[in-house]
Amino acid sequence: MARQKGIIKLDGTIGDITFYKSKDGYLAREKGGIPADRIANDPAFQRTRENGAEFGRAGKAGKVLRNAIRALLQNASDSRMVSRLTTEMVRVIQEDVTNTRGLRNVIDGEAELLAGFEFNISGKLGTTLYAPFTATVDRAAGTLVANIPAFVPLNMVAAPGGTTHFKIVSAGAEVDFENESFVADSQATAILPWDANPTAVINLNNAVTANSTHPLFLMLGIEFYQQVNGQMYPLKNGAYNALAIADVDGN
DNA sequence: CACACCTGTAACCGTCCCAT
DNA sequence: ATGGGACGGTTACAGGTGTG
Repeated sequence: MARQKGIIKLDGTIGDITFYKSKDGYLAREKGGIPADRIANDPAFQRTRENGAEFGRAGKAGKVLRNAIRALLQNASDSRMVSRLTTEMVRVIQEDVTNTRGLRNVIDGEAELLAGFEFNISGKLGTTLYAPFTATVDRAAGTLVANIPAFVPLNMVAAPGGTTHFKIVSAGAEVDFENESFVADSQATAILPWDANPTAVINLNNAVTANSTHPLFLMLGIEFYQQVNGQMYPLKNGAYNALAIADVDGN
């Protein structure tokens, strides 16, 4: 086994050489591995294939959910969001007690675990919008409502420097994970001044299909603006805009 | 032999780099 | 400049291999 004597410490693989750190220091060796067709066919890899199947299902589920709110995500997500969401989807799937290993899915899992998920790690709703809100999901009526009583923006919104205005946004999504389709609706307030004057009561009503049999998701977010010479500009390209899953009705 | 640590598999997307 | 390709990050698992 090769031993690295130089000052350059590496971790990972370059070409066919793998570098890693062990308790004996930094080592390097030839890349190893398992032939792909063995993982695909060898009975010994049954567990591994089951993991793969569920992991893949989690990735797809995340994609459908993201697609449902793509427009909002454009203004409020970070580069690691996809992998964080995949992690959570795996957790959801692992809560499925109906199906056997490898066949577990989101629908029979605990989609409620996704409640509280933050789409933008550098602008979390939980540490931005302190005004209390209530989320109401009416499955029969097919409505997902975010209600925020009147509040003073300066006190209840921790806005990034440069903010002059903000907007509260919401989305309701009815997601069919099985068929990878969705019905979504989004609502937003007008652009409001970030000042000491109380807002009006905010009631964002998102409509999807009445009596749906699919999981329902309510997203709530905030977008920041800077007013320059009467024009509204998204603040720092939306780097600090927040968007989170406010409520989930898994069915 | 025990231990440590690697790899490939699943789906997806942002972020690089490189070549045209 | 633009497009394509590679890679990292997300989970859990089993097998392979060098070290001590």
